[in-house]
Amino acid sequence: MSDVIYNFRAVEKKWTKFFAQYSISNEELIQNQDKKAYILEMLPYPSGSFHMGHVRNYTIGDVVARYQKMLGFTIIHPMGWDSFGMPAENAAMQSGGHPKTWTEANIEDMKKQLKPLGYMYDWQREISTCSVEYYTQEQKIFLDFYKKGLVYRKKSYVNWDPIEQTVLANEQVIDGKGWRSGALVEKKMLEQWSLRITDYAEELLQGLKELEGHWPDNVLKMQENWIGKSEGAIINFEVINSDEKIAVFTTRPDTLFGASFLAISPDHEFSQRIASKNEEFAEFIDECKKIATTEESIEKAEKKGKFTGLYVKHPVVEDLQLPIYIANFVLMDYGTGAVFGCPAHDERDFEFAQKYNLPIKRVIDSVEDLPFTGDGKLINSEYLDGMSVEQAKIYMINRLQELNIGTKKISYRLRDWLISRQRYWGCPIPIVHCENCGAVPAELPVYLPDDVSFDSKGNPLANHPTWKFVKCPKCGNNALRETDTLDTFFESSWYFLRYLCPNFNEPIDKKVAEVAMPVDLCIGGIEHAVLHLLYARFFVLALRDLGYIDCKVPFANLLTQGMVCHKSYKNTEGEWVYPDEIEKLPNGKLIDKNGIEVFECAFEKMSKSKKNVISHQKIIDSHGVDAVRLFIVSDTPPEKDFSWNTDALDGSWRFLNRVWKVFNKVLQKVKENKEGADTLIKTSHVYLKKIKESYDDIALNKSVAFAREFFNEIERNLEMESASSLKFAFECFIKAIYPITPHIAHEMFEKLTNAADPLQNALWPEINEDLATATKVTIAVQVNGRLRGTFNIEKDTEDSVLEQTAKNILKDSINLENIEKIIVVKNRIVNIVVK
RNA sequence: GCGGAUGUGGUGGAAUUGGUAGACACGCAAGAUUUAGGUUCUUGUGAUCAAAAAUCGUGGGGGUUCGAGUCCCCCCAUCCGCACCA
Repeated sequence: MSDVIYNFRAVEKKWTKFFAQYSISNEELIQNQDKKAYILEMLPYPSGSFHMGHVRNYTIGDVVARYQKMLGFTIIHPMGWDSFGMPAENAAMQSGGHPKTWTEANIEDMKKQLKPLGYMYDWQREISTCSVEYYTQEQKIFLDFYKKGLVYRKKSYVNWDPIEQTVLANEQVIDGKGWRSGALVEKKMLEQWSLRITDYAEELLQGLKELEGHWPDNVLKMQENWIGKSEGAIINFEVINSDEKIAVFTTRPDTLFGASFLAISPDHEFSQRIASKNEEFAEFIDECKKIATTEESIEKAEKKGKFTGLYVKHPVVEDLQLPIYIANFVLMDYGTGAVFGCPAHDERDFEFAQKYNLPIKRVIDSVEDLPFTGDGKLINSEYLDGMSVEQAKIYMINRLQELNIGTKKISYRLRDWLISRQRYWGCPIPIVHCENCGAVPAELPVYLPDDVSFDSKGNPLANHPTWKFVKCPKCGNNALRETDTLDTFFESSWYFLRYLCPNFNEPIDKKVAEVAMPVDLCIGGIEHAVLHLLYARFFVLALRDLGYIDCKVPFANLLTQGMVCHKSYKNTEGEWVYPDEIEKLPNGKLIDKNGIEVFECAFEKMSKSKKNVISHQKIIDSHGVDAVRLFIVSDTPPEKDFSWNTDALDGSWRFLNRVWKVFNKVLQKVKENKEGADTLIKTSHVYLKKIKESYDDIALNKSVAFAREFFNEIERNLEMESASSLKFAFECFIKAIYPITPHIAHEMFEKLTNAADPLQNALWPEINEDLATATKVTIAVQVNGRLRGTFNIEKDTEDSVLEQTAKNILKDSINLENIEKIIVVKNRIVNIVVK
């Protein structure tokens, strides 16, 4: 019986080779366009280290792709590399190599690590965003955006990452720090390239509604908040003794009668002008800026203002003048950079008014203390008196418009996407700056030069001795190339379209995109909720308006998989310790390999820095790929955080061995053509249905649980069943687990059916609905809602019979005369209510 | 501060959407075969109780209902996102 031992090494090696050959041509795709499924996992950055988070992400994707294939879909399932970016440049600076060689070596390395996992990727579609083929096509898109007016250059305060030595987009600043470097971001006045994502603010917001139920709610909410729409009005305040006006944005025009001051941003034009003439104000403004950048928690920052000595006229109250303050809490890049203060009904204005002794006038009635921000009847507001807040807003806006001093206005929190980076390892922005012609589109392609030096500070492209000196494509005069490169999120905003035509001579092949888009399921981490996922939505809309594609959504469905977590450990010397280097002493104490005592720390995301990682390579060697794949989708739903548990991994390994053992017994019985019962036929249909429903919901932990139940049933009936029934049931079981454990499934399928066609081309077994529904049901018998017993009976038995059966069961324990009421729910319960 | 999510055995998690709470696993305990492989196989395992019976039990407290993990109200805790957004 030596064949009973499952040799996962040999079996997995055999089938992995086969899986690597999977490919679907665009011709096939177009032929089968009615039944396509585009399954996409967010493409990885080739850092060189493939980790458990990748394994989980790609395993979930692979299971879905293989399952969908069984449903008869033509599957687009590509993989590629998000290969531009800072780490390559940092590595080059540290070790003296070249970002290109570093990146390419990493891709090779990661591919080597990826292949043994048996994923069904279409490697014919592989892309690498740092390749000439990719980024030169991207330059065409950039210039189309430019010609359409979607790209512009403007001087403004931008986020500067002092470690990466480049600017960042707002989305890339998390808690005031650079998203990758973690460095405190500084504000700098620089001239930078931006994309007009704000032109699409409303459509991006509206688009969220269509994604409801298809994208996780928290992602939709995060994007909604990020776009941050608010409706209000612009009101113009006349400056006394001047013909100037200051425009103010407010969402509370109803509180205008309660206004007692005007506050403007230190960066406001008006402030700047005052500062340029007055040293004292210049100092104050400088001080404000320091607070804005150095103070981590803005909550702690004190509200500060400086009276300009100037006043504005209250727009609707005769003879009322409001002082103008320069105030540190007013942001320049939201609204107009100026606000009117109504201290009675705004917490911040209240604090400010108290500090500077400004009038506080209640205009909304309420028993509550000031500041009061809720709803109520307007008071002290002339014609608004008696109205609700909502009514007063509408009335006031109309009034302002009639008087020609204000207009209705919708503001968004979303800012334009700053896309230029002062780095080498990115796509060159194809623009030439000419003294005569200004910014001119460069002749394409613009290649990234290889011969750069990382020795000196700053952007290696700008430091290159010759690269930037060119002739103007328009007038032929000497001109300078743009030396900034594109934000790498630019690449990841359209890669899913390039997979569809990796070698096409234009960026996007419309006829393929028409068939393949949108992506049916995108799987990735939640960390991209407002980065990649917002940019990709924007790109698709912009590309649609440029005529590249017809769809308006990049990803029809989104699954954000949870993190892979493990307990982290520190020794008494404060060093992190790898979990597999820890030994447990008989007294329960933990020690590391040097005998130093170790303590358990938090349960957190696996990360190299905390050493709480498990090497996927090691566990694949010891347990096999299928066991790892099975384990990683068992127990925990894909969207939840996953806690690593090596014991449970052993359980998956044991299960596969058990499967192999039972399989060999089944094989034997099939060979013997044994007679017997055929109860497993029905069992198979029951479980196929349950397992299928779980796959449909991507509740893979449930698919596994039901598949195990199914297997337990087969094992239990092994001796009594007929050969034909056993064969049928086991074939169903193989198909049911195939998406998760494809190697062992293929091996068993081949041996059981002698099929020439591999399992990969098999379809999900047809489910006989009659057989899939139970014919017997268990009825619960309750007294006053408490369980008192159960009985089995034919499905759909009449209520009266159920009632009588329940009474018979209870006749000794309750007095039937005391029955007040009997509730019968068909196929479920009988509840007898007694006094 | 605002917004969102989550809370079920020792652990990961199920629960037909208001109808037998704890499926399926992990762990643990007892036993069997013996294994020379990280075994395998029985049985048990929410708590209280020697046990049956019974009672309690889905973060806490109320409520609706014949019946609540599920619906409603009020708290608490944890996590995440945004954060001077006018």
